[in-house]
Amino acid sequence: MKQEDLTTKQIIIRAAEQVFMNKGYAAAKTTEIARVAGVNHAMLHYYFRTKENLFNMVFEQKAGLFGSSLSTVFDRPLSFRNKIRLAMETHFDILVANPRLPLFIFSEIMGSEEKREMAKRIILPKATDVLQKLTKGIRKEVAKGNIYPIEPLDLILNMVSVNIFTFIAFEALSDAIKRPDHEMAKRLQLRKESNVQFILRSLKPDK
Amino acid sequence: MKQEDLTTKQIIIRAAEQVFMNKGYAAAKTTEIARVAGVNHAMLHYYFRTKENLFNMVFEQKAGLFGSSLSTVFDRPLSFRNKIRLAMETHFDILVANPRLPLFIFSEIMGSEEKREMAKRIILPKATDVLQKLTKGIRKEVAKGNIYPIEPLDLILNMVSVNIFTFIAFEALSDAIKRPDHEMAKRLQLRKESNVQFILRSLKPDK
DNA sequence: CCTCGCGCTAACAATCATGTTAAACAAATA
DNA sequence: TATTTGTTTAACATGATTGTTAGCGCGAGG
Repeated sequence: MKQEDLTTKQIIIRAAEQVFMNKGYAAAKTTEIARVAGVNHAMLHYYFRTKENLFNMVFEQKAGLFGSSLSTVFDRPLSFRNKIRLAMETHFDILVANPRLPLFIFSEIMGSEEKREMAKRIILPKATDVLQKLTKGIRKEVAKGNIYPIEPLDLILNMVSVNIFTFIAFEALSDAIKRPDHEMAKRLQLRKESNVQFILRSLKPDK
Repeated sequence: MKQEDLTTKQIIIRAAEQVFMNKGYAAAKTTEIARVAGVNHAMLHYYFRTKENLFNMVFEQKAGLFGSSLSTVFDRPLSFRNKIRLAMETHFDILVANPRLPLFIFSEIMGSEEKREMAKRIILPKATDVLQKLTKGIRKEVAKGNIYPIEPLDLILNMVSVNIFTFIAFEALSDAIKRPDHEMAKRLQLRKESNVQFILRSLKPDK
């Protein structure tokens, strides 16, 4: 089934994803990726020639995903508050499915100029796009006196901050003995709503 | 002067700090640390025996610093709002002086169970301490109807989130060509105040 | 002046990780 | 069946990295 259908190349990429996401580029060993994939390690070089090529394939995909998590649809026919809510919830849900994603991206761009440029190239366009839309939305609402006149960049940073940090903290604190999934899930849902409320409350106008 | 007074051991530790903080454990090479320190690389092994010993020395110190950044003094005779403000500002200022600190800690605990335990051992006590104090403070204020009844853990996570993420974003976006320091500093001061205001606004009671 | 111990160096050892290659194999095609 | 093509394997080559060790130099204390 399914698994069997995957080509060797795809199997390797999946294994690479797993290992790179868990250990980072430098600590990951090509031999381990091969072992996880269940193939001879020469196959990695046959298909990708170098560890770095293989990594870049994974990294670009993950950077894209990270970018998508930001670029929420702001064009829906919703009130501003509900747009914010939807954006926060969508972002949060993507992180639920990819809890190690932000830390992975950040760790990698920390030590390498090239990877930083790669990530910027992929992520920045989406970020600036959503920033523009948000800016328009804020202007309108401020004009109507509905929200506090916050800087768009500050708002977006705050939105992603609280969501992302939720998962960094959970990762960091997660014991070897993981809690049952449904309890974890419930806790995350609470935190999601808390984050939304937090952002929305901070937006209320002064008087 | 100063530099000359340092023992070889101290020189090595400083160099190790620099290299480990920039590249992370796995990507850092002992030979590079030796080169940066300007000593024969056998000295590293003479004083610390292994790369891991040397790293742990650095890591424990940095984890301690990270912990301190959280455990702000909540015993000052200040209003609750001003305690929050002071905590945020102190935390932020420590990060100004150590912008790569959070990402360094997070990256390292991401891939290694041992390091995660190490960090928890050092950081958790301080975190729980400040959490307790914060909990008391919140209870009182909520009773008086001064603030929204937020979960203490949520509040503290939000406080550190926005501060820490400021620096992660700045690190990530920082160009090879750095802006002049004073401009950077001004920008950071603005963001600091924005963060404080953001947290304080979110605490205002509903009606 | 001797020597003891400490800091230090150069050279070496051992391991490990990445990457290559030649040949085996298997499936499709003539 | 023979050939071709793409895939896979084992075995090897290379280089990098961590760690060791034998001995040198030099200052302190006898």
